[in-house]
Amino acid sequence: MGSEIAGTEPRQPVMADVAKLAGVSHQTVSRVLNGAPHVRPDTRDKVLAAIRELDYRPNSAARALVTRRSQTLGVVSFASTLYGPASMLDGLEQAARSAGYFVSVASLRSLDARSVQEAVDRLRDQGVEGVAVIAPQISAVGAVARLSSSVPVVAVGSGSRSRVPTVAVDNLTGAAAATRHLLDLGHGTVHHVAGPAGWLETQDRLDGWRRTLEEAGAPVPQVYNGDWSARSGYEAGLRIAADPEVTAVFCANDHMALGLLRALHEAGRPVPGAISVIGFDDIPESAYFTPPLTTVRQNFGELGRRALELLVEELAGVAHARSHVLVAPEMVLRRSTGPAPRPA
Amino acid sequence: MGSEIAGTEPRQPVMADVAKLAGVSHQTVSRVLNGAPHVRPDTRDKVLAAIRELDYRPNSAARALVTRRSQTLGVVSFASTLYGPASMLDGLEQAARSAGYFVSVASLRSLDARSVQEAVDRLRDQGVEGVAVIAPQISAVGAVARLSSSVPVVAVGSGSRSRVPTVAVDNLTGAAAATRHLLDLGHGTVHHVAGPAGWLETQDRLDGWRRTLEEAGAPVPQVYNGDWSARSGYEAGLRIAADPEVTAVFCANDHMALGLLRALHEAGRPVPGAISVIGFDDIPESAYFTPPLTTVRQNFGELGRRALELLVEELAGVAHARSHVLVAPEMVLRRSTGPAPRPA
DNA sequence: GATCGACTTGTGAGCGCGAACAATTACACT
DNA sequence: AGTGTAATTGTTCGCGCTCACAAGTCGATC
Repeated sequence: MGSEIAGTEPRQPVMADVAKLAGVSHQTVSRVLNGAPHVRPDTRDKVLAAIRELDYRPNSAARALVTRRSQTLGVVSFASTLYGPASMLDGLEQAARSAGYFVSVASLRSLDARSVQEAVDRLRDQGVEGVAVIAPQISAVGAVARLSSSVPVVAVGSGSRSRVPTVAVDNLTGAAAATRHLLDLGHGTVHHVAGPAGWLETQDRLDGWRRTLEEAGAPVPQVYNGDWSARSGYEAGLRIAADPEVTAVFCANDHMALGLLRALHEAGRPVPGAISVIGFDDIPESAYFTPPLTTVRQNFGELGRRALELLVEELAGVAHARSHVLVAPEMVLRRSTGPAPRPA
Repeated sequence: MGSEIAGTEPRQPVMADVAKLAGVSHQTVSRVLNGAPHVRPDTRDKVLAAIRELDYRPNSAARALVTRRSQTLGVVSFASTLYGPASMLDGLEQAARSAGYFVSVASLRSLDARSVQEAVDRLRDQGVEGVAVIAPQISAVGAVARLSSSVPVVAVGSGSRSRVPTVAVDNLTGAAAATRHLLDLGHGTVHHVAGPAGWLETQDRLDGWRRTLEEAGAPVPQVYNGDWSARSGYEAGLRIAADPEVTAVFCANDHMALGLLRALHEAGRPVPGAISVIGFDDIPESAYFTPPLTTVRQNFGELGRRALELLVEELAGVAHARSHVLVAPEMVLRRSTGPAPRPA
C-alpha cells in the first residue's frame, strides 16, 4: 500500500474536479447540485455537462458531515419474515424513498428491551435522523420510549399504549367486530385463540373479544394460547375439536386460523357447519384456505406509509402532537363463518 | 436562526470534548476507539470514562469521510412481502450485522433494468460498500452485471446465469427431484404450474421439470402459467380440475399449490386420491394446508447469509472467484402426494 | 552514562462538502 | 453619469474524524 505510482490515479471525481472542468468554483457546482437560486442558466448547463462527463457523484458522507443530516431513517424490525412486519417494512421503505430518505434496517431476533435498545443505538450511531420501530411487544415499548429524546421515534403496529407516536390498526375494534359477527350469527359464545403473551396485538384483540362477549352477556370461555404460527393454531385446534361445546372461534391471526382449520378438518368437524372460524390480518392466502377464511383485514402497507409520514412530520418539527394514529380494520366475509348449528 | 445565545449550547459531544475531559489529545481518543495498540491501560481507562460520562458517540459521517468506508451494505429487494424475499433479506441483515455492517434497503416495485439500475445507483450514492440484489428476474441480471465494476455486487436467489457472483438454491435439481418423486409414485406424467415469465426460478424449475420428464420418456404436457400468488394457482386449478387426465401436479411454489388445492377441493377432486400435488419453497404454513403439502424446501435465510459472506469476501479482496454458490434444496414429504390412481 | 529501540502521546493536515461572507457584475432608476 | 439594488460568482472556513509524522518517555544495552 505504501508506494504510490506517480501516474494518473483514477480516483473518484470530486466537486473540485467538476468545478475545474466547468471553469467555475466548487461552490457554484454545489449550488447547481442543490438547486440554489441565482445561477445563470448557461453556467448551470456547463456544470451539468461537466458532471455528466465525469460521472460525478456527490459524496454523501461529506455532505452529511457538514449538513448534519444523513438523509437516512432507521427501521427496527422484528420477525420480519412474517407477512405483517414484512409488509410494514415494505410500506415504510416506499414512503421513505419518496420522501427522499434512505432506509437502514436492523432486524431483531428477540424483543427484549436490551435488544431494542441496542438496535436503536446502532442505528443512531450510524446517524439516522429518525427511527421507526416495528415492535409489537409490550416489552419493547419501554425501551422505545426511553430513546425518543435523542432522535424522533415512531412505533408501527404497536398498540396505543406507547408513549411515542404510534400508527396501528385498531385491534380493539377489529376484534370486537369479529366477535360480534359470530355472535350475530347466533353463536352462544366465541372462543379465542390468542397470540403469544407480551404482544400488544395479543392484548388488544383479547380485550376487544372479551369486552364484546361481556357486553353481549355471553360467557367468556377459557382462552387458547398460540404463538402466531400455524402450528400453534393446529395444537389449539386439536383441543377445540375435542370440545363439542365450541361452535365459534376467533383466531388472533390468519396463520393460526389455518392450523385450526387443519385440525378441525382432521377431526371431521366441518367449517362452518359445526364450527365457525374467523381470523385476523387477511394475508393474501387466506382467501384460498379450506374453506376461505373470514377475517379482519389490516392494511400493513398503509400502516408503514402512515408511520413514515408521522416520522417525517416530526423531523420537520411539526408540533409533537403525541399522535396515535389508529387505522380502522375491515371485516372480510368469506366462507369459514356461518350460523350456529342447531343445538343437539 | 440568526442570533446565538451566548449560553452553554448543549450540542452533541465530539471527540475533542472527550479529549479535553480525559486530559489527552483527540488522537488518543481516536486510538482508544479504534483499538489501536500502544495506549497505556490507565490512559485508555480515562478516555473510556470520559466517553461514558459525556455519552459520546463517534460521528459516522466524519469517519466515513476520511476512511472512505461507510460500513454499509445495500440490499436491493423485490417483492419483499413474499416469504422468500423477506427471509433472504432477514438472513442478509443478520449476517451483515455480525460482520459489522449496516444494511440499507431499496425495495423495488418493478424489476425492469431501469428500476434496478436506479436502486443500485441510489444505494451507491449513499456510499454503500457493496450491494446484494434479491432480483430473481432475468431482466434484472443485465442491469446487475453492468454495475459490478463500481461496487461489488452479488445476486441472491437468482439463477446461475448471472455474470455476477450468485448464491441460489439449485432450482434445477429441486424441480427434478419433485418431478421424479411423482413419477416414481407411478404417475404417467406430471403437470406443471409455472411461475411468471421472466423469473429465473420459473425458468430453472421449468427446465428441471421438463428435463426429468424427457429423460423418463414421459409426455411433456402443456404448462399452466401462474404468478406465484395463490389466486393464480387457484385459476390454474380450475382448469386442472376439469381435466380428468391430470393425476400429478408440480407447482413452482407453495402459494400456488395452496390455490390449486383449493380449486381441487371445490371441484371434489381428492388430493392425493385423484391428484397428487407438490409445491416448492416449504413456507411455514404448508404443513397445515389441506392436505399438508409435499414440497421442496429452500432455506432462504441461509441463502441470505451465504450471499453476505460472499459479498464480504469480495470486499476483503478475496480472489474474485466468480463464485456461483448453489445450495441444495431438500424434499419434504407430506400428504399431498401419493400413488397414481388406478386408470379408469 | 550515552545510545538505541520500543512504547506512548501529540501536532498538523486534509477528507469533500456547504455556510457565511466577500466580491464582482448587471441592471434599474435618478 | 451616479447611486442603489439585485443577481451572480468566488473565497474562506470548518464540520469531526483519521492519517502521517514528530516528539517525548522509558528502560535496556554496550
